[in-house]
Amino acid sequence: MAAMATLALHADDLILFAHIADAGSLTRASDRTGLPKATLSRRLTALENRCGERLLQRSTRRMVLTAFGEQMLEHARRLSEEAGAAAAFAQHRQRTPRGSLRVALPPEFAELSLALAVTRFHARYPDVRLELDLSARRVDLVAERFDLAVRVATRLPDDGTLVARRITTSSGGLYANRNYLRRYGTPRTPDDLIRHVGLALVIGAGERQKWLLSRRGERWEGLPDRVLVANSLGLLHALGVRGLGIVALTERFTRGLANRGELERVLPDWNLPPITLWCVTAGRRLLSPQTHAFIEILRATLADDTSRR
Amino acid sequence: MAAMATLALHADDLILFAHIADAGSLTRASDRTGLPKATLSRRLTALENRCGERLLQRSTRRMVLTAFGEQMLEHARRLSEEAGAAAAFAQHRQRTPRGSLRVALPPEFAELSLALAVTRFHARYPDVRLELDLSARRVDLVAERFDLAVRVATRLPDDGTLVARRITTSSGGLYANRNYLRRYGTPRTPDDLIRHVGLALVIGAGERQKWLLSRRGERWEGLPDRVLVANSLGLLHALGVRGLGIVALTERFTRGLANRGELERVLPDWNLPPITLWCVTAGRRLLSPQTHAFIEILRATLADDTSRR
DNA sequence: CCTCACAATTTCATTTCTGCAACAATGGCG
DNA sequence: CGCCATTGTTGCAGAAATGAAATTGTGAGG
Repeated sequence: MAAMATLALHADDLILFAHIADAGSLTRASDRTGLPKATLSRRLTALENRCGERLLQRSTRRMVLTAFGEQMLEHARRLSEEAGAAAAFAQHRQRTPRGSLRVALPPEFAELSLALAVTRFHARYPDVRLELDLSARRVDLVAERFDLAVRVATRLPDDGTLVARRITTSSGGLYANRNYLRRYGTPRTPDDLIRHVGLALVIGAGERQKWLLSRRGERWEGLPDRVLVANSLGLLHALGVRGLGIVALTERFTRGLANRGELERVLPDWNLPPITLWCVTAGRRLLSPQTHAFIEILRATLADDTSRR
Repeated sequence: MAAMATLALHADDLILFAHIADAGSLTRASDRTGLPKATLSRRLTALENRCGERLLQRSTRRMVLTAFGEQMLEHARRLSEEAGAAAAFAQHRQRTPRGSLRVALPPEFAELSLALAVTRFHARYPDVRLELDLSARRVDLVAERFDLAVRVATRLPDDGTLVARRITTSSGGLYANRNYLRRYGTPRTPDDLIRHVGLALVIGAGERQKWLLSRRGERWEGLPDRVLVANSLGLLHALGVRGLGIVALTERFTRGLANRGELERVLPDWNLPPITLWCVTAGRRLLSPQTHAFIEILRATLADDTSRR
């Protein structure tokens, strides 16, 4: 019970030994593995020293397995095989997205072009099991093992270890149904907005955020007297189309979604602060291939929308 | 078919990963493995870099397996298990001789104390399959995978890479049955030997070797006129006991083997050159435990004989 | 909300390992 | 029997890994 000093053999050296034994000589093994024969020689003798016994009885011409080496070779081969399987697995995974992809989406934006991106992703990689989680709460990427979270914000959400990539930025504007405008009048200045009905997006138990309008350095901040808040842009858009009031939308939204002339830009000179779509991941590099693919499709899809549609 | 660059993951790192994942934190893994956590951290990130994807999503407080890591852990665990088995095998083997032991013995001496040594070895290590090869030819240790060869010679047989260990040295003398001496006379000087019958050991197609007698600096060289040669000391001994002539034996032989007064020393002042028993192995260190044990028993047995019997 | 304790990472000097090239050694060939 | 092609080993300079301590970062509790 004295020496429980586990005798840690280096698995790599065992695998090397398997290669050498299979090759039949250090030189051939050197050619196959790409390692210089000096290294092979030294690693092999080191392994033998750790084992306390020779594995290969070798001279410059011959290379004969010891009885011990023969038995050890069984282990070494299994080890080598398993290591190869692991490497192949890693390699294959890197090449072809597979498995599952957990994405957290903001429900208030899910109906946006995200739907198109998801559709494209699924068409392109049908083997990947998509798990889309539309939850209002700010999910914990690590704890809940999300690969990716899509966030929408004006500024970059600096969450410490989390890394955000900008997908696309879209400036916002105010829109209203033209029937609504005809009935209640079209605002000419921001101050005119006060008398109108505002359809505002509020996420969570948010405080009522003001609209921040800007025009070539000019700024205006305020909100209509009557406000209808909801936590779904899709709903607000629908309400705007139905003529309930003036709604703040991004340009992308008005184009990407069905906007068959129902909405008209209000105060076209004045813009809302641009809204950016972010992809948030835990760590910048070493993402799963699925994640990479998803981000790429997201980016392509939205860039597509911006330029051509 | 372009990049067949096998992506050689380091098996040791994978095993380390398994340890870390099982431990649940780098610090605990550090305690278990004895490696500093700095090393664990670096090796893990290196492995992840090679894989191209994270295995463990870790912060200072939590450590969560990635989906990829979970799958990789399967491989890593198998690898770790196999490596452990290999290490255990090597360790166990070093502790307890097992398996087989191939020994080449000189047939002309096999009936000597070697028989006793072999008996003791087998009693002590019954699990070891002994393969005793009594062949007159000088065997190729490496090619025929002998663990050990016992050689008997006056001088050290320097065979290049082979290593010889001296087991014991025994001076030789001339012996004869007392009835023989009574009938044919007891030699008083070496020259008296000429008229006698010599029983001489000749190995192979050897030339007739002379007896080389020495006494305090004096030397005498010659052979009886009538000589009976054989390649077995046992046979010569038996013939000597039966009174066929004067036989050259080692002191050990006359004591170790049953010598119940049948033989008497002839010319007790004159000695034959000492004969040494050698153990020849391929390489000095890293012998199998069986080999070590056999050499040790051989040495103990023969030393035993010399001192106490 | 701020602070603290613990965990992972990084820093830097040291040790170890690598890789090229020269060396030595072995066994087949003429 | 001696030469020589081929193979395993070793020397040395440079590169990489290692280990102890400082640093950074995280999450729970006051």
